[in-house]
Amino acid sequence: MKNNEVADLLMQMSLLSEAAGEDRFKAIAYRKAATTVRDLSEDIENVWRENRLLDLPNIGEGIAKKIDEYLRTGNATFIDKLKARVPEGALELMNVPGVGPRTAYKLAKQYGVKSVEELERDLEAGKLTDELGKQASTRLLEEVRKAKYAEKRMLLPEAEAIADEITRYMEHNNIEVITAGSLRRGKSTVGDLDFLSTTSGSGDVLVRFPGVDTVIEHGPKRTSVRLSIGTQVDLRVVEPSHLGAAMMYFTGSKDHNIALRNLAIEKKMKLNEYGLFDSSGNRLAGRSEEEVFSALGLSYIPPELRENRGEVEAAQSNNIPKLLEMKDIRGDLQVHSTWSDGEADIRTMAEAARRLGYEYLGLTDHSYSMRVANGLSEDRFRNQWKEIEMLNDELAPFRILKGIELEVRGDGSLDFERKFLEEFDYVGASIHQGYRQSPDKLTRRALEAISNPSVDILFHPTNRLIGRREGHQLDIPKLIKAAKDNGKILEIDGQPDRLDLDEVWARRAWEEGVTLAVDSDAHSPDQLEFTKYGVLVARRGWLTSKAVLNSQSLKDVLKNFK
DNA sequence: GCCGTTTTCGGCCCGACTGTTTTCAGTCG
Repeated sequence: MKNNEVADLLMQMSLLSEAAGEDRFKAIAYRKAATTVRDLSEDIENVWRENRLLDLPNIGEGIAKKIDEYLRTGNATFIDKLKARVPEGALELMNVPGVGPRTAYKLAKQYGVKSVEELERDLEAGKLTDELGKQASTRLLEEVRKAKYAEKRMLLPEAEAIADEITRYMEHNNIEVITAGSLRRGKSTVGDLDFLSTTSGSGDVLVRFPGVDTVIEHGPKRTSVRLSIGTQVDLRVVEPSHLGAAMMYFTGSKDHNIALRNLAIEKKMKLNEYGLFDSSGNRLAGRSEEEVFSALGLSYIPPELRENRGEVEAAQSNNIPKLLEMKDIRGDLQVHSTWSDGEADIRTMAEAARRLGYEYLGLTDHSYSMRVANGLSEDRFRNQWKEIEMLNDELAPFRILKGIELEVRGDGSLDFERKFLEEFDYVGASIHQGYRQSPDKLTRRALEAISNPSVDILFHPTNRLIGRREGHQLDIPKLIKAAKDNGKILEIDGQPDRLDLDEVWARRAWEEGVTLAVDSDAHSPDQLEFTKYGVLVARRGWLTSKAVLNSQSLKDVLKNFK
């Protein structure tokens, strides 16, 4: 499946177009097309084969032709052609904060600056001072020096920890802040941290936060700082009466905001961070988000859905689903103990699960070919079951389920025979091994596992590790169809660096009638809470409690496993 | 480059902050 490849290509076109000094709306058009392809929940090659490229939003004749060339020939001559018009170095220079397309183009074209390194040298030597001005070049030099430590997106727990620290610091100074941005939307990775405050002067407090390295800008309404760990923090100060509109603006996403503002324009109104206004400038709403949505003729859109993926249309027809909540979760179906690679014994894990209010815990230690994880043989599983049965007598009505994380081996075979597998309460299959195999082979293995009568759930289907390893390039629509045809469950793994399936595919799966499981994949009692990150993915995938197996009672879950 | 319940041409979200900036372009969120 080449969705990500095509999206990357279009994104590259967007950047090149900027760096070539073209009309900026061209770059915006490429970026929008890239988003369309990235958010697509079907195989772009299918769309192309069926001549439906032009049916996709933001893809017209020009871009369709380029996608066609790439998928037909594997070449992208349009990239090379555009590259030839970009002055050498301009693309790289745009990575420096404060350097946009205009400055990059000028630096590269007029002053022959060919790289960030050269820019640093020239600035230090004072070569560009006359052209750029003294303050600008000093400031730029600072940015260049930091640009080397290119900031990376954070996983959710890290982002939450930093946001908490800042929130506590502000509170300590009697300032209440509200978290907005991608963290509020529950996005799986977070770049910047965004806060709102209704206390004037709170920017002055933020710039004194001990973790601040640089003040990027500091005005009465907006303050931006960079922490020494590289994270950018933005604070917006607003009047209490503007808070709702400001929260919407600062929560984003950008594309969602644009969609809302365009809707306002259609209705002869104007939406900005101060409120919703009619054509004569009278304010119609703004104090709360609910008020603004309502005045726009929309039902409330939860932050997790604000990605311009159809939520505005759904809110217009009152079709926003009641999203899954943490309190709907009644058990966990992927958990490990010291029997394989977990850090705590079964009793400790079970007691922790009970404290979370769960009714059941699916214990899924690894099968034996997962040697690095101390995978269990048939004999060891039988011994484990004795311990489980003893604990179940003691902890009833709480129930520990006899599960397994069954390895799908490199050749597609399973670790155990069907007869033995039938003795488990349920079987989850995983593909860890052989991830360098071709996409076709990996897809075949996954399909075999899913259609195997012994298997109930496919755990973390793509096996991605965010920031470290891209997932298997599986044909996921095929996988979803196989799950549907065989009545199997697909998992959303809650480990913060997995979150697999992701929201786009989880949504597609449920639309196709496939039930999902939202698990923690915990290897310690604390990690049972990772389920909350899985719930965020589920919410971002438009899932209701009905879509999720482990929001059902123990009895119903067991019925599902037959 | 895309798009159209006023448009096939002329728009494309809207506003804060910075700078050698006295009316605005560039950048960013």
